[in-house]
Amino acid sequence: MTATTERDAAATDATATPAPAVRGRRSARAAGDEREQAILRTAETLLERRPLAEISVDDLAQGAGLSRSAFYFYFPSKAAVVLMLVDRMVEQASGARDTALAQLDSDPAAACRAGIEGFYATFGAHRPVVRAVSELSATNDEARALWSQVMQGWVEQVTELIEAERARGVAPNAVSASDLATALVQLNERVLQAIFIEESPAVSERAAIDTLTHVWVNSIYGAPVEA
Amino acid sequence: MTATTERDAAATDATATPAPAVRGRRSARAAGDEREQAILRTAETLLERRPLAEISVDDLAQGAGLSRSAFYFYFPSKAAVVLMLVDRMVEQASGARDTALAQLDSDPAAACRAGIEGFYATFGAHRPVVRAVSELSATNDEARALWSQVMQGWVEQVTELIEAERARGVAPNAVSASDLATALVQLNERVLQAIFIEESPAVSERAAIDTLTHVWVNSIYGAPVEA
DNA sequence: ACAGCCTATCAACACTATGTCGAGAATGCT
DNA sequence: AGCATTCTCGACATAGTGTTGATAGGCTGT
Repeated sequence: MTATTERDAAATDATATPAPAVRGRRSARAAGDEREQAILRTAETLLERRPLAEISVDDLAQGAGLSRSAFYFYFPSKAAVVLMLVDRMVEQASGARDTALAQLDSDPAAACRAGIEGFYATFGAHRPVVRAVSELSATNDEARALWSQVMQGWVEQVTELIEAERARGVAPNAVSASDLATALVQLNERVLQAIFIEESPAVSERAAIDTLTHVWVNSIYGAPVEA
Repeated sequence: MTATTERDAAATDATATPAPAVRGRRSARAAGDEREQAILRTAETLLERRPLAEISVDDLAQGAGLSRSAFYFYFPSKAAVVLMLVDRMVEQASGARDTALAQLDSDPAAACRAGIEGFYATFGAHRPVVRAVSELSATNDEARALWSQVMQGWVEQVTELIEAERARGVAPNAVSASDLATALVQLNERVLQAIFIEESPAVSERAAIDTLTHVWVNSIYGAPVEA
């Protein structure tokens, strides 16, 4: 009840204020904390087998050993569970991103490769969660907002990298740095997603990093295209 | 009923055989043909205002002036309506793609730009439909299969273009042509989608074509990255 | 020890949406 | 007229979501 109210409030202004909303219940130190973890674990397990749409609140509850209505004591909805999984993944990964791209001013190609490998490692380690959030984003505003925020973080890092290289005179002043950064980040997002989801036209997983690095390096350091 | 059976058969082997399935009813020359169009029109109209998830079969039926159950005489589900819209869009657009990319062997950059503009024009002209199919793909296998097929068509065209340029000696033999083509097509897909859906990190619409062309030209004609 | 307050659980309910069935109009053909 | 096809709808069955109110058990302060 309390959790629900709090959750809804957070959801309502999620688009406006990307506040660090508390996903599940709030205090409650007691043993029921374990139940919450059980639900999360169940969700992650089930997501390895089937898409989110085919997992009901009932499945989650039963998997964690409680009744459907007890589920609602811990989470206000199925979506909140996924959001919490994403939160955990993002938190764990955001550090990796900053270190990966910020360093390595020496070798340009290596810096790009490091960034791409970071991206790949981060999301590749949690494929079911990535799958779920992309599925959820189709219908859920908060999921979209959260994912946008994550991508925005990458875009900013890459924009800085490009601008730094241009300032150093190593990269030509072609298209807008932030537009280019956005495009490259979205390239990674889409290409890796296709691989993780095992879509039909997809870059071969072995060649993925090389292919992406090739595109990144050439578009960052390559000459502007004369119109 | 007949329509349903036929539809299901088409859905089952959609992944295997990309047969030109008949989406709605089959024969029925009569005046009810108009109703089918009315449903499609309603769908397109409603999709301009709100996401597919917020449109019910009832909305579609009422919009077309019939009862919910009468809807099921024309389409087996909401998804089938969207699929039919996509079919129409794809059919109308597939010609444009072939001509756009196949010609223009003279100027490399111009060829790329033409392809990208074709992509942009094709999907930009039907934003609600693109939005809907991407939303539907999250849960519907047939939508995913259909979209894959469309993208596969583009990938093949682009692969040929790259290989032709390499054969001419104008483009270096870097990463696999088909992997590169896949990455570039997915780049377009993602970047343009972000623009159409008005996502938060998105390339500015004005600069989109320039940015994409920059990336395409540099990764097709740019030197291989030394590992 | 017992009153009171949390945490936790659930059965029962209300609601929404989907898809199915069979009964029947409306239309047109012979 | 008789009959078939095309079309329409009310009524039903099902599945899922989220809410409510009753209740059980533990811990705390007095």
